[in-house]
Amino acid sequence: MIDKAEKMLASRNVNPTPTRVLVLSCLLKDARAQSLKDLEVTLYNSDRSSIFRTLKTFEEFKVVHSIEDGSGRVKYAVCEEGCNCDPEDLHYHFYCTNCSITYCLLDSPIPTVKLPANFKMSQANMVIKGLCDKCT
Amino acid sequence: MIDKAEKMLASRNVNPTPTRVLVLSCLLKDARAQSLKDLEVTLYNSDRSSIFRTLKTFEEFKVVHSIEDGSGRVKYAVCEEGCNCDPEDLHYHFYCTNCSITYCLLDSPIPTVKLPANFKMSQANMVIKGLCDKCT
DNA sequence: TAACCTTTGCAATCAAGTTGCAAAGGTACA
DNA sequence: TGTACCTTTGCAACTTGATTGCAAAGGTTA
Repeated sequence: MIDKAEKMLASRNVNPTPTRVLVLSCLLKDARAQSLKDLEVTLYNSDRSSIFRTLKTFEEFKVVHSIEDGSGRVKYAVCEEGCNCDPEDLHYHFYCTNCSITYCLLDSPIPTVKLPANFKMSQANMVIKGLCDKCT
Repeated sequence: MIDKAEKMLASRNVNPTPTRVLVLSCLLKDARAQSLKDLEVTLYNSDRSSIFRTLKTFEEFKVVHSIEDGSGRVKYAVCEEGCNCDPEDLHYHFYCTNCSITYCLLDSPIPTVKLPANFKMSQANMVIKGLCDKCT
């Protein structure tokens, strides 16, 4: 996982500092999107602001994408290989209102939505809420 | 507008206090979704917490729906007549990253998204981001 | 070693959301 | 008319997540 993280950072031209490798391997370990708080708890040796800035850097270099799932905490999930966070790279997310876990629904690319004249789409934040399989 | 607000509150069984009528007519006046802050500025005679609780009441009685557009402020928009905020009543929203205005795209109902086995959808928060016609 | 840039840790700050509590307003009924 | 009661409002305080300033630590280069 550490290995994979290092390779990923290299491919995105992000300086692989220990903190960054740690944060990224933590995100890679689990399929679910994680909040700053989640990471803070797991990586209790690292400082919150360091993790925060790491995530910002990751976002900037398209290592992760952020999801506002309505929980009040922004969550982060690792981007797929080749992702540029362009509209065609976007997918739906599922937020379980019971266990608060947010999943990336990678099998469901978002459709083309008819926009009013002269509206230009550049990003999207799509969250479906309900109960996941463990909570039904 | 005041008249329309009163009728709407009556139809949703919400006690039409002056504050509530004021808040609702303010929301009805403009097509765009408004945040607590927006309303606070417009209705400078009313208290923030009163507006806040009014919005919570409105949400509970399906007078308005809330949208998390990623601006960091939850926005509120008046529900269509007959809306129950069920999945079939949901629509996409458009958030302009330049002027921060959030629009309801009422012409685009959200499609059925294929969920993993045993996942149950109950709500959704769909936000498309980009530039609106005034900002392109 | 010195100069320099990047990254980190700590502490402080900001902003949105939320709540406790007492006062105000309204209604019903003796 | 007065009293009890419930709802709504206004004020102030608090909670929490996000963000920033700044100095120290680490690493690189000349």
